[in-house]
Amino acid sequence: MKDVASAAGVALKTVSRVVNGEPGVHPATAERVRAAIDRLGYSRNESARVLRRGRTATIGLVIEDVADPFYSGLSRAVEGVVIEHGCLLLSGSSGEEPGRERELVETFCARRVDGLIMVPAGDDHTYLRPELETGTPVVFADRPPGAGIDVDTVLTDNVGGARQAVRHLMTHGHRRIAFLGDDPAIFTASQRLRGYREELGGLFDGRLVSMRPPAMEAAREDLARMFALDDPPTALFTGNGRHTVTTLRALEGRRVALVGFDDFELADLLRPGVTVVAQDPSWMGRVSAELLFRRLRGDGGPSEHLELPVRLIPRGSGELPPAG
Amino acid sequence: MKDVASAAGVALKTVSRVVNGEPGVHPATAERVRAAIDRLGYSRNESARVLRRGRTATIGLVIEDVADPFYSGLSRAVEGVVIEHGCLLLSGSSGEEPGRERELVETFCARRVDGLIMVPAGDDHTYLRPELETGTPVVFADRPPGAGIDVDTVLTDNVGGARQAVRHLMTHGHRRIAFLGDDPAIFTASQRLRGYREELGGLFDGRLVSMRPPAMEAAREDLARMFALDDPPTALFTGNGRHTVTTLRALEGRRVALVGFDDFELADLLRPGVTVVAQDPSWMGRVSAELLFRRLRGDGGPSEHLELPVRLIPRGSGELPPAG
DNA sequence: CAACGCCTTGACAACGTTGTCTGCCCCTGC
DNA sequence: GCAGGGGCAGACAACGTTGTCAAGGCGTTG
Repeated sequence: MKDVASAAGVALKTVSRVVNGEPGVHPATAERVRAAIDRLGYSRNESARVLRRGRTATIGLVIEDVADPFYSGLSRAVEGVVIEHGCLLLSGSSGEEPGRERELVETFCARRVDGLIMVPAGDDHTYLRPELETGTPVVFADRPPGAGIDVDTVLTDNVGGARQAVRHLMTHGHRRIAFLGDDPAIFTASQRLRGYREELGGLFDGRLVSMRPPAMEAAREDLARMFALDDPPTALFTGNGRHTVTTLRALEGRRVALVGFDDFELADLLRPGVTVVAQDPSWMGRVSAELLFRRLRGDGGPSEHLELPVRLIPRGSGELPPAG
Repeated sequence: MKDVASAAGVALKTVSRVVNGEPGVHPATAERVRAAIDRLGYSRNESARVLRRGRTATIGLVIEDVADPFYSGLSRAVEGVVIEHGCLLLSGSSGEEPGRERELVETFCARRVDGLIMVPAGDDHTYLRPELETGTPVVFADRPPGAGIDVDTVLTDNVGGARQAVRHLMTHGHRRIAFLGDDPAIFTASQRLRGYREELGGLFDGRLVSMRPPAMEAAREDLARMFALDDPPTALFTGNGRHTVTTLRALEGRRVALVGFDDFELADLLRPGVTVVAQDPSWMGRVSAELLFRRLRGDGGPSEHLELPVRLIPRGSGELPPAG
């Protein structure tokens, strides 16, 4: 900018004014400055600007894994809203590790992001306190913050969705419905288990429940164990997209009724089509981001706790009758 | 930092030294400073640091769409390498619009990213000149830069992959092989068309080629037109993951031999399984990012132009014989 | 006992912006 | 002719760091 100023024969401040489109610069002068800018290929140093003004126009996003379609859909939606507001997105994947989550958040805060959207991996977020006190808004998406932290939260109706899935299977005559979900330490997994259990009531049988990270071998073992029971399951409810896929693979073509939590591409192309309880990741992303920007615009109301509804999409697998 | 300094009763610079782990601070003093830091909840202002040191420890990534599994896989890999090097990732989706691509790149440059990895949407990258001259390394991934710009590039062997796909179908007795690909303005699409054409040689028939953005209606129309020919195709070669999926949907269960470019989750679960020519997006991401960091470490050699091999994965659909 | 050198600490400038304040010029109106 | 005001331009400080250099204290050595 200094170079531009001397090239155009004006003061630093005048260049600054032109660059920022501030009024009070003679058109001819402005033109001369612009010419100098083009000639020198000058581009404003955002870091200095940030330092001076205090706002970074950057939003931080912490998710579990960009490569997971649920989170990449969410990312895309957040990115859209962020760009609309003239900001940029810093993003990082926690890989489901609380330590990594915290590192990312702290790095983002050191870079003074204006706001933070996070899908937490851990359950202690007291480390956010100092940041919250300085007024940085934070929105939790998909999973709530740990005890003692009260901020805007956007969740899915996990309990209701699970109940709906189980009810759907029961309507189709099933009484022995297994649940294959993720580690119950993960909020969504435990909520879905709760819905499953609530809806089953007296039909609940712990032997039909498997809760661990999605992996082929685990799914195969657990299914084998369940099918070896005297009273094996006639239907399966899978707790998230990854589990649905590993379970389908482990089934190796065996026809069992199945409803999965989370929609996924190609669910309609499988035979039978896979019935799912669909969340809308982009909706969640959009809602979270808009909530964040509302806070950035100064909305100081009490923290919001939204729960987005799910939609059951019947495609065939969930309507199979119990096998004789 | 000023507050910490006065709280600990030392000079600003001493705090700076402690924060940066520089030698030459008495352990006791360092301890006092650290205590003050904890007490005040201080965290270093990265913007000021960046301004002073000139390095932002930030890498910019421009892709086409985070929500596309190919790019989200690539993103994840890039992120991994970037984090390993203690940097952060700024990312944005161009949505296949050259204008958006340019905006993103310019915004990233204004923020003084240390390096840039991009999947270009447009074909004029002369606007990168000033940035390249200041020494910012740029790596193009998946598609090469436009004329006049010579930088590190990591591509897939598109021509070879297409030839391999077509050869595979020919080996299984097909002579009428259709190609459904993307707009030939997109580099990968035109390369794959080229490979398809080269391998077919005299068997090439323009009526069996459809090149437009993936969309259900388009696919349906084009397939209907091709199948209405006196000499309809007995096999299809689809030009990327999205086209493979829309084509499969448009086929509505009709059994036609098919090989797709790009692997996708669940390709093995469909019946028949979908034979694909698989690229490895994370490999591409990792290679691109490592190339970038090699440059950042000062490697000033001539620009590299890598072409990653593909792998044909037979799963059934590509081995179907021509329908009687 | 003086000279030297190491260890620790601090003062100060600089990074590239922007906000504030001041000053100049010219025009208008009395 | 002069006071007042609006339009334009510039000087200067400040944002929060870090690099450079200098200074003070203390132990070691000749």
